[in-house]
Amino acid sequence: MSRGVSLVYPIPRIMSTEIPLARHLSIVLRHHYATMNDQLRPLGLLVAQVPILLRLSAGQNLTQESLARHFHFDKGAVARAARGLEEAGFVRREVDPGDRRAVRLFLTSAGEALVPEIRRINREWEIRVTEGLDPEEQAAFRSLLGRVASTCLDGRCCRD
Amino acid sequence: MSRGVSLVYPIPRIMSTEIPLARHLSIVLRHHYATMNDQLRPLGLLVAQVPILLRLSAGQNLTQESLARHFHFDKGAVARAARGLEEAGFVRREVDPGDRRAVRLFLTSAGEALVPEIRRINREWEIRVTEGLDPEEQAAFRSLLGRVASTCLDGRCCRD
DNA sequence: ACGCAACAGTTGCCCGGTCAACAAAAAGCG
DNA sequence: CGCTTTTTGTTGACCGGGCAACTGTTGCGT
Repeated sequence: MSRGVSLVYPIPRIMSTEIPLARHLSIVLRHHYATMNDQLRPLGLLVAQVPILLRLSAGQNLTQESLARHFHFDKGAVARAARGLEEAGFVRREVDPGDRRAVRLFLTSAGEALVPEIRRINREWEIRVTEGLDPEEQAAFRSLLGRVASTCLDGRCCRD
Repeated sequence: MSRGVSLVYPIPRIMSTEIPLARHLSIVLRHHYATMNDQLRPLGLLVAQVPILLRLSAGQNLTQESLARHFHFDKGAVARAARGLEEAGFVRREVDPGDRRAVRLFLTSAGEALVPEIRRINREWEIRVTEGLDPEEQAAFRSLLGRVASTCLDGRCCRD
């Protein structure tokens, strides 16, 4: 595979028309869960909690609802992740005084202290699984995947 | 975006460095489950059973173990999918006479009758989610994803 | 002020998939 | 042949994430 993106793509060893696209997606995603959780568990975390934790490190005092919207997560998923983070002592949850329906999240000092390590672990996984691609291919993969994901989100209204 | 694969990729609306790669994978994969199951349920099927069913349509009398190996599925997942297919009347399970540990799977006539429709539904989903990509981009995406998945499978031995 | 619709969060349940433990059968070895 | 190791399938538990139902709160229209 020469430098840059070629119009001719080699067929990877496990790639065939009989292995569905979704299966490949699942293989990668499951690898993510397993690999990440192996490293996160000793820290008292699970992978579902990582996006919330990292998002809060970039700016606190966010409602669960805004996090759900940001990551395109189901509200229930965010609630559970936030609860887990609270129970582990990494996040403080406070009812919004101006809107008693809303819960606002803040990192504790224990949570803050964890952020560099979680960032490293997170980044490390992405580097590892894309290490077989050159930089342009990596960018291409990210972009194409993002566009497919975008179509899925747009397609939600067409599912009925 | 001109025809063919360009070295410059547009940034999709939801694409940003703060949305992790894994989240995009999950968005697509969850869309797959939801969309497929919406259509499969009225037929008495679930998406987890589709690979098994379609593989059997290409050649029957396969052991569960060979199916697990082929799709890189966990044995338990295949056993459960096969069981579901049997209970729905689409598959017959028989203990291998030459190796009493092994279970061999055969499509019933009801199962055979279902295959064209399942193929259509399956193919339709892939077409839909990649419709925002031109043919070269689709090929690129498939190839890149396959290579990433391949790395994950190869990387399994490095997880310890 | 009141009633209704919309919203934020909680919780139950479901699904897809994995790891692990286990039992039974087969293979391998001395 | 007997014993040990490996193999195939089963099943429990766990995890990530979605949908749906529900509760309490807020916003909106009359």
